[in-house]
Amino acid sequence: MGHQSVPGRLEDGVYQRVYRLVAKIPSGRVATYGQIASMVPGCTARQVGYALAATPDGIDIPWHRVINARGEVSTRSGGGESGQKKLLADEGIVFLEGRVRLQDYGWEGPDWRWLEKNGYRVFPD
DNA sequence: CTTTTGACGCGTA
DNA sequence: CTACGCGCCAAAA
Repeated sequence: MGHQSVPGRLEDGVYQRVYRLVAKIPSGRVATYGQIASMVPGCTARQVGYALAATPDGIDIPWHRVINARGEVSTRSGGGESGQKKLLADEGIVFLEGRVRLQDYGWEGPDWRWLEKNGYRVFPD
């Protein structure tokens, strides 16, 4: 049964890990690229952005709930940032001066038990 | 195998 | 506030 995590040879790859984690961000909350990266082994903030940029059309993940560390929507998001802001505002997220207050809307992340069970990093070393 | 391509983060000036 | 540099690295071609 090789279901243990194998560094360097993950069955799904880093991008798939990112997608699964992003899929758990609840409506009305946001996560930052760096935050997601801190939970995915071998991943950096940039990789998260690249992963989302490479998201195949048709897969249903809340990509719009991932923003940068300053609480702003990235300018190169597909289709324009206004669309992403609209999606977030539709979930009740308030923008002040074009920013989201992470202290109010930042996601705390999944339960550590879920992280451990699915091979993510529980602590950011 | 090599090269290109990027939704970032953070320190510094 | 702006501007710049550099670290970081998987995936696709």
